[in-house]
Amino acid sequence: MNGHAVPPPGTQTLARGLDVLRAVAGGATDLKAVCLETGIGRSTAHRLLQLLDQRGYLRSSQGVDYSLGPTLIELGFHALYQSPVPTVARPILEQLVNKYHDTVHLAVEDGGKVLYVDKISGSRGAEMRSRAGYRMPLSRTGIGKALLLDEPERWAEMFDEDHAEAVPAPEIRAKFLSRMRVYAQQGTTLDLEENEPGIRCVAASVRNGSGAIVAAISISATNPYMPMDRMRALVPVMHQTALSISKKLGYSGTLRDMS
Amino acid sequence: MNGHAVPPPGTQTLARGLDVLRAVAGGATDLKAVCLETGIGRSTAHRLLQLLDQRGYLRSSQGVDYSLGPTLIELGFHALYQSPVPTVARPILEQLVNKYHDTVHLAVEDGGKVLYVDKISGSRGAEMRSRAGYRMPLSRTGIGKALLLDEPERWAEMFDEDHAEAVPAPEIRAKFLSRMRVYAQQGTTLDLEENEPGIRCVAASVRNGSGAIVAAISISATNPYMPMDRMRALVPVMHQTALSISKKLGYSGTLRDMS
DNA sequence: AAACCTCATCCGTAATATTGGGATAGGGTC
DNA sequence: GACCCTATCCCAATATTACGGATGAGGTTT
Repeated sequence: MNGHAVPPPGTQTLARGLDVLRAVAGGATDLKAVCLETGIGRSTAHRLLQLLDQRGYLRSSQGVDYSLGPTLIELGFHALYQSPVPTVARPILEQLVNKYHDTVHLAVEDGGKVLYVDKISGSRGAEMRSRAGYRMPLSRTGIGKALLLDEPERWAEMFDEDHAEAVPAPEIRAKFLSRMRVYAQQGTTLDLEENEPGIRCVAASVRNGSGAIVAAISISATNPYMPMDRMRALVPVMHQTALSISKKLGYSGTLRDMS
Repeated sequence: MNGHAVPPPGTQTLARGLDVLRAVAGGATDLKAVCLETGIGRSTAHRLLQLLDQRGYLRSSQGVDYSLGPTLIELGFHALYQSPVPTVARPILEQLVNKYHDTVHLAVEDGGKVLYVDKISGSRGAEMRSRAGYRMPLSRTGIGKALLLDEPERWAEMFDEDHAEAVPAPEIRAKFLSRMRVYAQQGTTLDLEENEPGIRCVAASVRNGSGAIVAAISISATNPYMPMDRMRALVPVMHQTALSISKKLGYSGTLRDMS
């Protein structure tokens, strides 16, 4: 049930401690649940919980009802700020929201998934369920596809990974790949309700000083607010917005360092 | 150099792993620095770094130049959302900023410190250095004092702790304590440039369904924007704002469960 | 251009820290 | 009041970790 690649030898205790953290994040609130989820013995799990609690990685009321702790909040924001991307993108994305009134996201890739890093809700339409810190499939979201534009060799792999549950018809897969080629040329992508029925978005890639894709931005709305012609109109807007963020990150043109 | 209370037995490896995380958060970017900071051996530290990197708690470019990783971002936001406070407070705080144009903070207490949980920058004055995820002394900030209002027995202790470097005159300490008594009665506190010269703020306590203080809010600005009469005018405003957040958390009146 | 230095990475064994079952204690429920 | 479930503590067997040294790569100085 626990799909960790290869627990490197010599760190079993740390690995188990991190498993405990994951278990609590996944909703385990007491010792028994943590044991079941992780497969660790009562006694051992209890000891790990104790330390994590003491250090603030977990919070508990006298040993029961565990939840993620304030230290994770501290380190999480610290991690966020160690990258310049969220900071430089923020004001630019706020302008975008003010002008177009739809919800805007900033995301990076992590471990084969989209990781939302910032979200600014638009002033109209339904509130989206997404939040900073959430993960989504790469190949099923506009913002995820924008993160993949430089790596054609991963397109098929990611598509298959994200459609493992219900394998689609081969022509769907072919259409995805051919669309990706078009998206790659224009530097922007579309999401036509692939991930969430009724939700459409336009996304674009953000690059750093060496030309590598380090993030992506998207603007999303429910389909009444996102007819095709509006999406087409937003393509150059998102492209320009992403470019201005990229430039603040030192992106100078079209160089793409592959060394 | 490492001031951890008592590393509980049976979890040395996990404790060291967390120390490594702290070291990286503190600016250690390579193996040597981590070793120096934590006192762990080269080989051992390397192994821990490897696992933390693999699990996304750290990010590295082929083993050098470590920084905090995306998993911490994920878990950090997760920790944030496990409490209802930031979510219910957000829209109310946004209204506050729109009306008064100064910077607003939301904070909780953690480990004897203020932990900022949200920040909305005002539209005027200098940008404040604070950020969500940062820590500050309890006794030297308005928002920290608001977190302490229910616990008179900790006032002196916290004051002494936060002034250990340069011990102030006894009358300063006495004045602090007498002001705290006044603040406790009105449910709001002031910060008269005690922590940051030139920065003043008005803060108020947020309570949950059982009447316990679970958070605090503050509005801050540089002193030209915060003359005494404006501060006085903001006291009832902050009190009401905090109360409306408290009510959304189930706070029903004045009960204060001390069981 | 070659030698030198520093750093990350890997390995093997000695020794240590960890494991997990069982016993204890504290709450809550029937 | 008895019972059941849970968290907590303890201890000996054991598997795990720690650490010094060897290897290799990268960069700098002579």
